Amino acid sequence: MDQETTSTARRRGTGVTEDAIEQIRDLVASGEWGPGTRLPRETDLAKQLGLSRNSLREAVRALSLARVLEVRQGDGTYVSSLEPGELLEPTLSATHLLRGRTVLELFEVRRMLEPGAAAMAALRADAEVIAALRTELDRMIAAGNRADELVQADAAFHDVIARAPGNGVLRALLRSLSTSTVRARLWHGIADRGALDLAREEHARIYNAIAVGDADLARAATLLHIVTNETWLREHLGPADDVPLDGD
Amino acid sequence: MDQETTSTARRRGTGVTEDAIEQIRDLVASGEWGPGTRLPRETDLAKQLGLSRNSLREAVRALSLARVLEVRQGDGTYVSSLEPGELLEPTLSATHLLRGRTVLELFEVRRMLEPGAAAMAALRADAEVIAALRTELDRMIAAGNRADELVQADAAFHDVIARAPGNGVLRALLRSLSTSTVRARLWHGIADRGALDLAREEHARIYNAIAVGDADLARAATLLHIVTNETWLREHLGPADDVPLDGD
DNA sequence: CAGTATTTGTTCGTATGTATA
DNA sequence: GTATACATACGAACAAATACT
Repeated sequence: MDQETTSTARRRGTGVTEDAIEQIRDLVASGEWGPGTRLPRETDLAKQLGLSRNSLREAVRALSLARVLEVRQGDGTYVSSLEPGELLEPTLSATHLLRGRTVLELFEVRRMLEPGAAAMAALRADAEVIAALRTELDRMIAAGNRADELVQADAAFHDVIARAPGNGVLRALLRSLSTSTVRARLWHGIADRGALDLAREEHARIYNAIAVGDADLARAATLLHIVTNETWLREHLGPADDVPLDGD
Repeated sequence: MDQETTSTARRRGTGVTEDAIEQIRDLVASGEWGPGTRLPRETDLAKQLGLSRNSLREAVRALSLARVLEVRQGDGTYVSSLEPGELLEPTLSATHLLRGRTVLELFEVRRMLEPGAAAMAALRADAEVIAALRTELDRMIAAGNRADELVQADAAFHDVIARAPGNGVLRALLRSLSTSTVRARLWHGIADRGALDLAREEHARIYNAIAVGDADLARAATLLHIVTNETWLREHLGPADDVPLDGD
């Protein structure tokens, strides 16, 4: 018995494992396997898809890293929740690997999104949102110059804004656009140049604008804040990171 | 307070394969393995990381799907280019699996990004960009009511705008935010209600605004265009897709 | 609280397909 | 055309974690 493939081009995507990945993804995309669906056990699924268990496991592992599947040892393999927060989590890992000028590209995109998110947060002026922002702002003040605490409070502060519009995709993307490594680098830079008070002031302005429900002001304050960081980062990108562009 | 993250309640990340994934990713993130680096052959790398060849293959396959590694049979395994267009390609596959209200979330985010991209395109008023837009606009007109051709021209048209700002992250994200399935659905809807001329007119307005270098107009025309589609999609989301929101 | 069945995790050995010199 | 180096694939066996009775 010759398992002749459907004469696909020798491009990307040949091989039984790659086929299995596609087939499983199609089953999920078509809705046949909805969120939480339990997959057949590896032995059966392998037989069903016509490949060995080892090869199938490669497919499952790949889809597991992509957060499409969720594998629980001793239990079984399930389709994930398929929520934006889940499916876009790998995007965060991806942006973590970007370097050089592409880090600035992250900031440029963030600059296009987060001011809008802050404006929406101000429009609702939700009491919980305001309280959460206040908490992180206080944490930021109490943190002194401890970088790790500052980074955490900063991340939490911006995440409150990111989730205020109630859009899971927006929240996940904003998360991906400000990686922890860059955030850490920024706060160390802020501390080194003694600009902690300015940084806290910028956050306070955003907080105040949202607290009083001023959307325009929230948008402006957020934009200014992001550009402050973007500018500093642009000037302090190590020359090693400054990869020369070769024409496309 | 913060939900997920931090706490290791569910032991995600145990196991030799998961460890290998993390180790390889760290080597790439640290820059030790830069773009294009050739990895040791599977046998050696497995020995080096202290796991079997099969388990290592699972790790490599997963990172290959994530576009961090690139495997070439008979040759070897290499670190990818690590460019945004490469690393953010899985994000497109991810958004392809979103359904129901989360599809509208994609549109909301796109609405925050693409008008800005169109404005930037207008600011430059690059001759090549204008010509490329014209080409796709003509294609869209010549396509009649053939949906596949319309979808392709439409995708190409918006991609010209997406890449005009010269930001790879922005381009990749805009690509991810408008999936081919939704695009196909939209054009079929447009054809069904006999709104092909309106759709072409909206594209023509965007084209004209960019061609004359009017950034404000380009921004407005793009926003209107996206909202047209967003509104239609909101009204035509199958009731089955209309998942009830439970408060979080 | 056992003990047992079920399911994924991991390894080894071996054979085959593919690109390159 | 041949040799070599490498990834691809399979099957079987045992370990570890979980579920169930």
